[in-house]
Amino acid sequence: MPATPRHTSRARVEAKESSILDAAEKIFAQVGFDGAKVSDIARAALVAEGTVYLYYKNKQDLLAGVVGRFWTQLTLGAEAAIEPDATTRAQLEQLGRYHLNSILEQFEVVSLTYRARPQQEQDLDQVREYVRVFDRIMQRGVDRGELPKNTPIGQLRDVFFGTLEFSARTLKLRERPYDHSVVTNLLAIMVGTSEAASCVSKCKEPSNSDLMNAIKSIQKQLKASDD
Amino acid sequence: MPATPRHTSRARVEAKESSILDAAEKIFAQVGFDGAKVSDIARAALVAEGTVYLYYKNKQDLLAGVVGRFWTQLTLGAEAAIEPDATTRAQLEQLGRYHLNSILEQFEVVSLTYRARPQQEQDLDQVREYVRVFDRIMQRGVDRGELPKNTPIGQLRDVFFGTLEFSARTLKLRERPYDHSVVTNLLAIMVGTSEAASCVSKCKEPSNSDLMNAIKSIQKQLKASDD
DNA sequence: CATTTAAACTGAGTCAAATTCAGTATACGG
DNA sequence: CCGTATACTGAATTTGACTCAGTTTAAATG
Repeated sequence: MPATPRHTSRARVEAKESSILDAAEKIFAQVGFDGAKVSDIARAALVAEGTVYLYYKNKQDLLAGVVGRFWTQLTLGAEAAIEPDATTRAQLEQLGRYHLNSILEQFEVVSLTYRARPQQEQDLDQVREYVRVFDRIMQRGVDRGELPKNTPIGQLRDVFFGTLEFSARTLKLRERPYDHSVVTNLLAIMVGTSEAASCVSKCKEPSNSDLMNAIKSIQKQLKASDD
Repeated sequence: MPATPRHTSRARVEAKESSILDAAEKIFAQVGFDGAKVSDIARAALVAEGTVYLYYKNKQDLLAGVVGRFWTQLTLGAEAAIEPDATTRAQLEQLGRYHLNSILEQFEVVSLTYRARPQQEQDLDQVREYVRVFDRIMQRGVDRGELPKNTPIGQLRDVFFGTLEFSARTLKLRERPYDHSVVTNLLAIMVGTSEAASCVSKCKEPSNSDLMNAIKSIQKQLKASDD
């Protein structure tokens, strides 16, 4: 979006762009999208109002920039938060903890995401990229044999992120801090407790993982659907 | 919000108010909140622009009116969709079907909900009222002995509505219609499949319901939390 | 260095749309 | 019918996003 600089240090231009994003994020988070005046954002970024429009087509586009950066950084953080060699269940717990923590801490920015969406389409790109972290964990679980071959990853993704997001809202509403039991319970129902799963395995055929049985029982209910 | 009419037929005033709401809902759904002009809404409602402001303080307040009415009607519909004498599981399935169907059909209005929220606080009242339908089903399940005494209703509520809302977004994104397997799977993981539950009951102590065991195993994971 | 010139920046001006309000129409009580 | 409170109107005001003609900056050139 910034006109490609040829005669100027790219670094300086990028610094300015990110200072505009910083200012925008701060003010959007403070007073919301409608409450924020572009002139205030410009002032906070130590830049003239017109300059903002050199970097972003309009206010919506600026919002998309803020939101996009947030999800991109969330993706990086998530990848860092996950131990590559842990079990699938452990990785899901790590992602769950990281996700719930992050969206609680940056609740306002997450809320802004809903203001960015309806616009065009590709606003969601960074969000899609983020949820792929979940997909990769699950896919690797399948590949490793920790999950059944036909695990409904797409549906479980909606359970995972949907539950965490609504739980975050509930916690915010009640002004409660991060509560790890939310993640624990979510995993328990998504993937079974180790006790429940091992009980199932005593009743039916054996399997090489706690997760396997829990997921298989869900799949009996499955009809069509899903990637 | 409409100045209480004393000398005028309340019915006529209410008719006008709801015709403004109808017009607003239609236009908001069509072009979004930002795209909608109050003047267009007024024209569609066969009313002068200033009249809109006699009924609603501002455009945001008008949006809150549209969104509030939607959730109120959703609550009525949900109560009608649930057979009072069905089992808890059947009632949850009825509510899930109704909810997913409704938010798919009126996706645009549901999205508007997120535009109304950040404002003040009491915008959420009708939404809170709606989720109580779920709470009542669960509570009755507990009272009837179909669910354990300490069922974490609040957390399961977030699982239920969070999953359904995210599933609806996924379906919309892929331009797919209502898919009942979403509801079935959700219930399977929230409350266990009947096979899985009965298997568990064979392994451990007997109980008077399919749900009982599934929920109990979740609760082993529970720490503090919840209403 | 002085000069050229393209990029980067500025902020006063434009304009669309939300909100207000002085004035008009309507309907009810007496 | 009149008086008056209520409902309504739409032109005028205000607000704030966005534009653009002009200014500043700094890389490139001789």
